[in-house]
Amino acid sequence: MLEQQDGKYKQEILEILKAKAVKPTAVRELVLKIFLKQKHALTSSNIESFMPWGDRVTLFRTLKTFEQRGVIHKVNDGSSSVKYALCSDDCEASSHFDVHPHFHCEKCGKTICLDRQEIELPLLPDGIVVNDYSLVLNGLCSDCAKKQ
Amino acid sequence: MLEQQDGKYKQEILEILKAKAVKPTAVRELVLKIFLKQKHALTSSNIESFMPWGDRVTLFRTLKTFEQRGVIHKVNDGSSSVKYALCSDDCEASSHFDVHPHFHCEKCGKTICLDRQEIELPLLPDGIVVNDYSLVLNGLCSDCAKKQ
DNA sequence: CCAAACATTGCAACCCAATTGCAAAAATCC
DNA sequence: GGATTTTTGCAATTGGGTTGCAATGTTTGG
Repeated sequence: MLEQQDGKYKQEILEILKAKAVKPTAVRELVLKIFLKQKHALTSSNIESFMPWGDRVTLFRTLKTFEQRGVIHKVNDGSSSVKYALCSDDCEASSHFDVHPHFHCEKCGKTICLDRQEIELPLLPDGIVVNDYSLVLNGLCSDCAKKQ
Repeated sequence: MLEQQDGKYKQEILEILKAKAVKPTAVRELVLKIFLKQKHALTSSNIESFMPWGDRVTLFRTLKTFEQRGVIHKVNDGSSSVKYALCSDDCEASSHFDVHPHFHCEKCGKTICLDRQEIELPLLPDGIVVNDYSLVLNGLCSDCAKKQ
């Protein structure tokens, strides 16, 4: 029955994996389902705690595969533990830069992806070439701000 | 003789420690000297490799003390290992936010602090409160760009 | 100047996230 | 069906960071 109520993800999962040329296996579908359900960025142990079965090592290898193929990307929100978030469709496997800003809630620790948009880059010393950037905003998410 | 040629740092080191109310000890002077010499952000193992003597644990405690007193600040450049950089003078112990942007060289891994400046923040969903931000630019430093 | 109190240091041991080697199990390919 | 490749799970290892504790160094008060 769990299989049934989660069925709505099944098709989306298979589409994503197919689009990113990742063979669908049980573990991969499980991990991807967790990402689709939880909407925000997750640490590896976050993901592990959502997994009813499966090995930690397999999870790490799955994350690595997903990252290489552009299914997910690393998010560094300053919280000393790397998180992962689903890539948007325009995220290509070959050269996918993590070019959208992230928001990190200081209270609940949640990290969410913000829409990609142009930002004005700071002035730089001569000779430096910038390829991409990572911008993390820190503060309170709407839920935590309400409770203040 | 090593003591002699490094003597020029000695006074600066003592001034910084005094200004930040950190008692000068041999290890602290050593670690601070390393920061002054290497100008860019360093990981704990970077620092360790520059230390001719001294214990790993003591180094960690020194970094913690330095961070609490506003001598150094954490830098998260996306390279999955936390780095530390010297604070500028206006960095106060009590509430020092890491509000200047950093540049991270993708080739040599070096991370440098950029001047603080106002940036335009991206549009945000309703209800979110932003306290500070962290901006890391990725690319090639002037040395690595030259060699391309 | 000495002793009690406190701060700093070094060592051993430990914790945890992440990785590696390797063999079992699955899927794929003639 | 049998060989090959891919994926998975387990055991063991690495490496960064931390903790407990005893030894040293420093400060302070008499």
